[in-house]
Amino acid sequence: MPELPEIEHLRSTLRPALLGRTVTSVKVLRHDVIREPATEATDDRGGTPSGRSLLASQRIVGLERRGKQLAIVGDAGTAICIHLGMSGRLLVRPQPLPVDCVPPHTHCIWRLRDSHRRSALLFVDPRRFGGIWSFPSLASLFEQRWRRLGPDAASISAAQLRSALRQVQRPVKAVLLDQSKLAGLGNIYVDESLFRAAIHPRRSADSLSDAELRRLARSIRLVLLQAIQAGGSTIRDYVDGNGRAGAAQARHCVYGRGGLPCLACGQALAADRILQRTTVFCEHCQPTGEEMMVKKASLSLR
DNA sequence: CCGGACTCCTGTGCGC
DNA sequence: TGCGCACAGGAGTCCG
Repeated sequence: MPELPEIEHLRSTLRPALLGRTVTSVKVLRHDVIREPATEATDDRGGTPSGRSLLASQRIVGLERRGKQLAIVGDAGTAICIHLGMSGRLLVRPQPLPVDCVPPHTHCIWRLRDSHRRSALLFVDPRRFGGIWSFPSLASLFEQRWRRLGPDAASISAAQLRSALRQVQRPVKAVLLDQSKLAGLGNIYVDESLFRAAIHPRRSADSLSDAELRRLARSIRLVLLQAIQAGGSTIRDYVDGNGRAGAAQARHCVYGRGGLPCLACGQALAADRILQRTTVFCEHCQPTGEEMMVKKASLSLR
């Protein structure tokens, strides 16, 4: 479940492995992971999706991130956007590739070289919630895709948060998960941020005071920064570009700890479902404030 | 307009 | 030991 910290850490581990390398060929093993906008061109042999729109024969000159999405930029301008979804990985492997270095569910392989080394970049995604989008330029990626994303969570300000939550009568957790409002948070870091800010996940988004907005913005930035520094959270799938797991999961205060004692007050943590997502919080440390809550629809009996 | 439910998909871990 | 099922959930889509 890579969220912003995992992607940011991945970016930093991929940078030395990719920047300056030239893509000698691209092999798409599973075509449907290449998403819109469709790759219109085909290669010389016809039929298979074009290598060029997937960076073939380009030198890699940039690695960008917005929210949970990564972009690899080539020197001909092409920008491919990669979203890892739930279970996606990007791995750098030696080339030629020993058979046991190609994991199951490898969908795309970029072969790379520089003056003295060959390597390969693999996109692996068992659940296929992820995907790859190609754009002729970084500018068109911004205009067509990243424009739909809210401000990046790693640098969110209280003012940006205020405008994202303004006039929204939904649980604050639901809004924080909405990538068009705020880009980068997933289930783990939303729960961690709300716990740190001592805000109940079901509070109506528009009910947060200025003090709470400042606290929440600061908590989000801090939780993400600490997770980036710890190399991201490895719950099940995530590994960085070198195949290494992260360590941030050891710092989680609430995620995955439903029923266990709150690290602050000792009371058993509550587990609930918001937007079909398991939500863990402390009823004591994250008080409700009754009239500010979004009620569960199922509670409207009588 | 809004929010909830459903969909895609596979690996894991549990209960029986 | 093995089977079946619940669960994990990012994000798009559909429906009330």
